[in-house]
Amino acid sequence: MIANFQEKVYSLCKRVPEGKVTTYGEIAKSIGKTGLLSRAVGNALNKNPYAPVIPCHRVVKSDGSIGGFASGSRKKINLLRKEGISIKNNKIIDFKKRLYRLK
DNA sequence: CTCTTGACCGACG
DNA sequence: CCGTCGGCCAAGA
Repeated sequence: MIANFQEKVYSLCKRVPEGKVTTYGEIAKSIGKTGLLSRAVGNALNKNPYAPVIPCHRVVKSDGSIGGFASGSRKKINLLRKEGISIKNNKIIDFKKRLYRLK
């Protein structure tokens, strides 16, 4: 059973094109709340039943850091680098330019 | 229903 | 830049 809340999160994740990233906060905003909702967003993605289907590795924290990843943050960085995103010191380079705004 | 935990965010010092 | 505090969403026990 998939909650409506999770459906929204997954839908927004799928919206993000390759080579771009989004933040938990942006997703939360698109749903209607901010900050606090982002915690629930991460929580939902953590249990992500669509792990290989949803590009959840394109979702990062608001300050451009990687944040966390169920399979390990290093794995996430590797995937992002493969898509052409440069990462340094656990932070995304040109994060603002890489940030894809949902809305 | 109550309590805890979490892949978070923003503000303050 | 880094540590700390408040916030009050969602899901599981």
